[in-house]
Amino acid sequence: MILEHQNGLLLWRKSLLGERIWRDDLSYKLLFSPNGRSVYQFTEQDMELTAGESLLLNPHVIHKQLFHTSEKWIVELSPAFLSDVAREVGITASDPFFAKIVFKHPLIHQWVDTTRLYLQMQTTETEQRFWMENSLIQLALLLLRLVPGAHAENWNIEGYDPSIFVVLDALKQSYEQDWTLDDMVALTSLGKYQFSHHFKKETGLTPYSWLQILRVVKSQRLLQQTDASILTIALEVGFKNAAAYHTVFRRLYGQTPGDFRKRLLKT
DNA sequence: GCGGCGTCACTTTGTTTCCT
DNA sequence: AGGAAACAAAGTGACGCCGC
Repeated sequence: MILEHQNGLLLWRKSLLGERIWRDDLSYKLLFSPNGRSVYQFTEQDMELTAGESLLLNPHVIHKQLFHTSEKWIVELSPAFLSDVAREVGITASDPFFAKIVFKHPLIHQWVDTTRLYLQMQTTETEQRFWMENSLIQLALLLLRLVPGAHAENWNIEGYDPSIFVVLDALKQSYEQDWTLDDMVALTSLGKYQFSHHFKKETGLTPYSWLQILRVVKSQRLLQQTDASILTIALEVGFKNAAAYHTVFRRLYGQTPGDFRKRLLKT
């Protein structure tokens, strides 16, 4: 099923075919795998989505779907639309720019479930158009607020299981401190291995990579608003040195902190 | 030459998988 | 559920490149 709208496009498909062609879309693109497994190929590496996981691509990220095992969802949001929503509600003044990470969030899953149920109902074209219009605005807000690695000051962590929330909240409060897995486990009533698994199951990310993403996101404001050196910023947000910072930044955003700063100065 | 930035090879630590 | 081992990712220090 494909629904088109001036603000975006929704594709919901159950066929199991992969694709041969490389895509270079103009839009932001949410890839979601409700219950199966999907594998996407990028120029640098492949990425896999398992049940309940999402991946949000910025415009012009070259990719190809290798295969998926069951239902797949693709929602495209036009850059002008997403930027307008972000500006109107004051989430970000510049164009949204998302980290390339596979993540999970219960509210995104809920959005898909609700949309699926609605689309299965007998409705008129006009009703569907209204639904799409509102639904895309809802999704845009969810993405801007909830996707890890999206926006420094407004990254919401509500909605997760309480045992995970307590750790996420502590990390958010003191991301610049030295954290070990044991420190995080101490905040919960779970065992070390149990915590590790539970965290990944809930968020789609490992505890340490979540912390690294948080640090990189926090560093973006410093890159934008100060002229501090890359090393100073790396140390300030909790990295032990610039090399570690460079590596993580590049993995998440496909560019170095220096490139990121130059891009912001241009706009 | 100096300072800042980015990369590389090696070491350490975290994560996942397998097993009991 | 929890431990051991294998594997993956992050941290470290050294070094090259570039602009001043």
